Amino acid sequence: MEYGIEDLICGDLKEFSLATENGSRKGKMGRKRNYDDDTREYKSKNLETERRRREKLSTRLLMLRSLVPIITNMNKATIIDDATTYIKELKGEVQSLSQELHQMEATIDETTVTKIDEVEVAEDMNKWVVQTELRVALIGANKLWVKIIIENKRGRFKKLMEGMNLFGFELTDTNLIATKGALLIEGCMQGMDGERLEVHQIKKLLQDIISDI
Amino acid sequence: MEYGIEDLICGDLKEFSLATENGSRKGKMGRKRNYDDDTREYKSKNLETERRRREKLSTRLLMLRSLVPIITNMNKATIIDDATTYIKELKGEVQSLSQELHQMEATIDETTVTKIDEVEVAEDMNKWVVQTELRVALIGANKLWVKIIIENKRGRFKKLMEGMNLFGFELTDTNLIATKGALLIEGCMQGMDGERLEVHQIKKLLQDIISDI
DNA sequence: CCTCACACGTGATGC
DNA sequence: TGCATCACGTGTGAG
Repeated sequence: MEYGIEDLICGDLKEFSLATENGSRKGKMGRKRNYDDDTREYKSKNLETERRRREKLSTRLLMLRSLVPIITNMNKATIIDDATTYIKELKGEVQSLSQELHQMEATIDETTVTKIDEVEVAEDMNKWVVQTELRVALIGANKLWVKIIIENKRGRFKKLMEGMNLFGFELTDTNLIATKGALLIEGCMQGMDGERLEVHQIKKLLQDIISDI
Repeated sequence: MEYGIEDLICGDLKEFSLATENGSRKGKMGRKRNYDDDTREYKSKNLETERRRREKLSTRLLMLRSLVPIITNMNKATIIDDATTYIKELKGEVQSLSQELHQMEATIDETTVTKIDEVEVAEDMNKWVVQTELRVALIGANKLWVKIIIENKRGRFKKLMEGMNLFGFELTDTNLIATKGALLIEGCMQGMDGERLEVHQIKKLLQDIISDI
């Protein structure tokens, strides 16, 4: 070994510290003179304080370490590094999650609003002028799909049914909504005796029935 | 001051370190002898390495600090402490958010599944034995709410309507769904000339009409 | 042998 | 004045 006197000094300091650690000399023997009376070694005033500080710090570091899931290294620096990356990760996760949640809430609110609008429209239907709508489409050899929206007046549905029956048609797979304001009929139409149906012909017929009532 | 010779030693060491810092003696003059040839001072082998390590560690600590929003103290220990509490906070937030999100997705999926079930039920309705259901409730002086579910057979709806009309009733605010398998009618029933209605009487009447067809 | 990371004790400093 | 915190240089052990 080629260390100088400083090495000895440091060695002495080291031995001193170990001695204080192992011997656990913690008696306060005249604070003014920070010497061990037996060995004449110097004792710093904030030695134990500093020890506690270091211990506390390493404890906190271990607590932080226990929270971080991914471990790259047991180094102090990498512990902090992993913690920072983990915090960033969590931040991003929180952001994306809240964004997703808000988006979902927004869509739900949107649909709710739409429904509410529809309800309000339905409730105020009698104040409206109902736009008459008549659609007929061929969906089979002798099968038609029809959709009828007309203003609902007293006995109008009955008359419509009677008119259709008069011409020998029957509605199947029907959806019907009748409110005070409007009447919606949607379903499939079939000739009762299997005769062929023509779209424009049926449409004209339905128009006649509607305008008649 | 009442320090002993050790104080002088440490003081020397301190002065040495400052000298090396300010003078920046970084020349490698025969690694075997770690002395500054001019002043005969000892230089530890891993001095700069340790310096870099400390610098890196404090830098990481500052980076970690910059990520944590709430600041209680600038201490090293409290920095780590705040970081741990922040990580816990973020974890809880992520958990609650994901839980909320999953709950919302679950409800949405539930309704979707319900709808799909309904659709499948409707599509397979013709394979089922439709449970006849007849409900009548008084909701006004001369106004009844009725719900009818019967097996849908050819011309049955027409006959039902005819039967009801025969007894002088009219359906308002009606919802009607007619498939190949079942027929559902729900709506309000009113006597055409404003006569009073009795629940059990109307129910019996409707039962007669249904059983007749 | 070397490199790296760590704990240690100490002086300095702000409150 | 104390008290708490920090940076520093160093010894040491593991890889």
